[in-house]
Amino acid sequence: MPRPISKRDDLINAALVLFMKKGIKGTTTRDIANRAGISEGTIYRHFSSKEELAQKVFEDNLEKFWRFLRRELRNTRNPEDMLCAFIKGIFEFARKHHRRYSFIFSAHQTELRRLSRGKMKPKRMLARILRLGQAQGYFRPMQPDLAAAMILGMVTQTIFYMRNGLIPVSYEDVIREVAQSCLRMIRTETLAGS
Amino acid sequence: MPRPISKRDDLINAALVLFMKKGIKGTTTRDIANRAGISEGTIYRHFSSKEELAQKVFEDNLEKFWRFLRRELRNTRNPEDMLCAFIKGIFEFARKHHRRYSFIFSAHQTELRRLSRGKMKPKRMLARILRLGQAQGYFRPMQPDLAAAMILGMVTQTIFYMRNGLIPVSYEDVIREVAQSCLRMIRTETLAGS
Amino acid sequence: MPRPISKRDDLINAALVLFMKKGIKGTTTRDIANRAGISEGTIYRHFSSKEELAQKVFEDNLEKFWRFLRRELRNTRNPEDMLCAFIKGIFEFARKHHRRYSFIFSAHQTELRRLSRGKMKPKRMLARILRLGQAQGYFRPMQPDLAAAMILGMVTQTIFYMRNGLIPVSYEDVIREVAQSCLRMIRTETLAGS
Amino acid sequence: MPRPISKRDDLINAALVLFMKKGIKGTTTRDIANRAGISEGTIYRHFSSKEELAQKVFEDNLEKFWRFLRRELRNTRNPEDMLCAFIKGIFEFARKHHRRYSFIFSAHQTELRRLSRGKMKPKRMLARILRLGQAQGYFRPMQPDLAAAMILGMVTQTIFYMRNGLIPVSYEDVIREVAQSCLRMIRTETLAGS
DNA sequence: AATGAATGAGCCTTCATTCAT
DNA sequence: GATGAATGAAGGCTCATTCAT
Repeated sequence: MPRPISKRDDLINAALVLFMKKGIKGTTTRDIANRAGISEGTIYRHFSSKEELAQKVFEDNLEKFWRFLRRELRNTRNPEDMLCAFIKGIFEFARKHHRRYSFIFSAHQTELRRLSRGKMKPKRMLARILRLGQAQGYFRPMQPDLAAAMILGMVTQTIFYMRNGLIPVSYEDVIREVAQSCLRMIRTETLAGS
Repeated sequence: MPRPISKRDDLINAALVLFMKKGIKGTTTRDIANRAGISEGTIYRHFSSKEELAQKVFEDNLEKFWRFLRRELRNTRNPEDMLCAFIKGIFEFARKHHRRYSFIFSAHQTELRRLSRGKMKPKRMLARILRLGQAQGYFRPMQPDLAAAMILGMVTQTIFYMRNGLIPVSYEDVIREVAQSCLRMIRTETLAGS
Repeated sequence: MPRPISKRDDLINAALVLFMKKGIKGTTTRDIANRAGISEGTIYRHFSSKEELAQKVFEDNLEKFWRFLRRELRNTRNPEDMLCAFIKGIFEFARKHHRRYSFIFSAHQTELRRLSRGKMKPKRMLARILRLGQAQGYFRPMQPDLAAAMILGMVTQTIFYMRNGLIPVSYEDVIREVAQSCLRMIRTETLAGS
Repeated sequence: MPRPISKRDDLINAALVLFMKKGIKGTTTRDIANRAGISEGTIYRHFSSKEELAQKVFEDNLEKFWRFLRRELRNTRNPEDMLCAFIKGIFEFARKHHRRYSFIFSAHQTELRRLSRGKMKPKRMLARILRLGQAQGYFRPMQPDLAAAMILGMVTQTIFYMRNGLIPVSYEDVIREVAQSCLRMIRTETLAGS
């Protein structure tokens, strides 16, 4: 078995690029096969349908995103650091693996909606960080899921506009500003003056 | 204007519902014609193609969204009030016209990307409010487009999760919390203690 | 409505010819469309699938066969005459509409088996004739369904071999011989010497 | 010979079962390989194509049928006994090896028509019996091929309906009745009263 | 203007066959 | 000899678009 999982990965990679470029419905199996350098029929040796392929692409990317985030958070203990690392992690992932990032945050909102239920581990991770910070007095009391949604939205929307050239600020400054804004939003009152 | 004059509006409404339910590619012209109560061929008397119809649906909704927001902001002068009205306006529009809202904020990100360039007036409106607030000393200095992106993301992501039942907070509390978090994020330092 | 059912009939006729020539599975929708002088898509305006088309072809032929047989039996009262008319009717139908006949008696045995359950009215008609003849003393006592099966088999197998040139006897003689053999087989004993 | 030496027989047996269940066209080489416990490619080491396999299946079954019939007729001399043994032989073969029987008498009529020309030895055997019986005065004069066709039809059709539960008569009675009916049909007149 | 039957390009999927291992 | 991944030619079916009525 020289390259046991290679063809499958070629397929997933080719599909990712095309799904992002033209949507899932807009991508044909022929497109995918051509880009992966295989024949159409071979797709069905690895996946039972185009739909399953799309689902696997999504899961594959989510998994990679998830592992990336966990690595970013490895050496943080302080809830504030954790939050900053989380935010920075998303920005970094989006920069290094933009297609993966983009697929996770756009495809699943329309064509794969039914497949992504309950799979957004990152959002749950964020809520956990917030709860921890609240318990330790770093963050003010607010519903953690609500706060998580807001923070996630801040980050992803900023990335979206940044990618489209609509935010005339350097990459590093954007990350710093987003992280600070975030803390400003959720820090406990008494810390505001510090 | 209870019922539109022409079939054109029937078409746009029928298309909106279906585009949201099944995506643009996933919706057939037959579906649209059936729901609009006309025949397939008639679609092409009003629009040159399905693609143009989709574009017109998007513009139509964006226009309605835009008018709705302007109405919400009519009697505000204070930048903080304007910002709160803006935020509340989006929430209200999303509640009252969820399909329109949803189409604007999700469909265009994938299937209509090329059609929505530079048409997001609301985001420009938000940036203007921020600039105004900064000039009058209400808001701390930050790049207005960046702040606008963050605020827009906070709001839209919150609405998305709320619709999916992932935020266990009452509608009114969510709006209040989002607005306050927003102010907390962008207010000048000296106001923090107030 | 100049020719309201014409296309549908063209389709059924084209399909019949091809199904007989190459089997149902062996016939492509493209073949059918070409022969019917229409485009492939048009098939699906009249039938929801190739399978449904095949079923309708079968039912259509069975219905025509059934009507043909009833007409042949119209002016018979005597059970023996009825039986002879029945046998002659099958031969005649096979000669005049051989493709229809052939489809009824061969296709349904393999590819359409599940569709023809309980639809073989002719066999039930034959059993009824036999029962009547037994009640009136013309035919000897035997299980009518068994006798019907035997007679049907005699006739259809003979037609099959005749079509293939394996029976060197004139058409009229074959019919006469089959009918007489049949009577000989089922007549009551006392009639044997006549 | 409990287990065949080679995979070839495994293949033929697997193919037979599947061809009967789903037709030749309806059976895939993968199905066959799976059921035979070999890999797809191996089929082509034994047969040059699926079509050849099907043909060999047919010939194999016909050969077994033929040998079975000859064995049944071994100890008969009297033409009437031979005929009865012949009829009984078909019923027995159909009962003991129904799939083989069924394949011979149904598959070849549609999907294998071109392959079965002139191979129906049993029918020729039957004609020979009839000629012999006529020469010895047992059977009345009739064209032997025609008589053979009728008898074969009687038997096969009866078996077909019996298998489908449409003939409410015991197996033994059916055989007896068919044999007697047959004799009644072809015996010379003078024997009718006996 | 409106209709809806017809079109035909193209889609996803299947499967007999091949061939490197 | 056997394997099973890969092939690629169809196959059944869909659907945006056209056009005679």
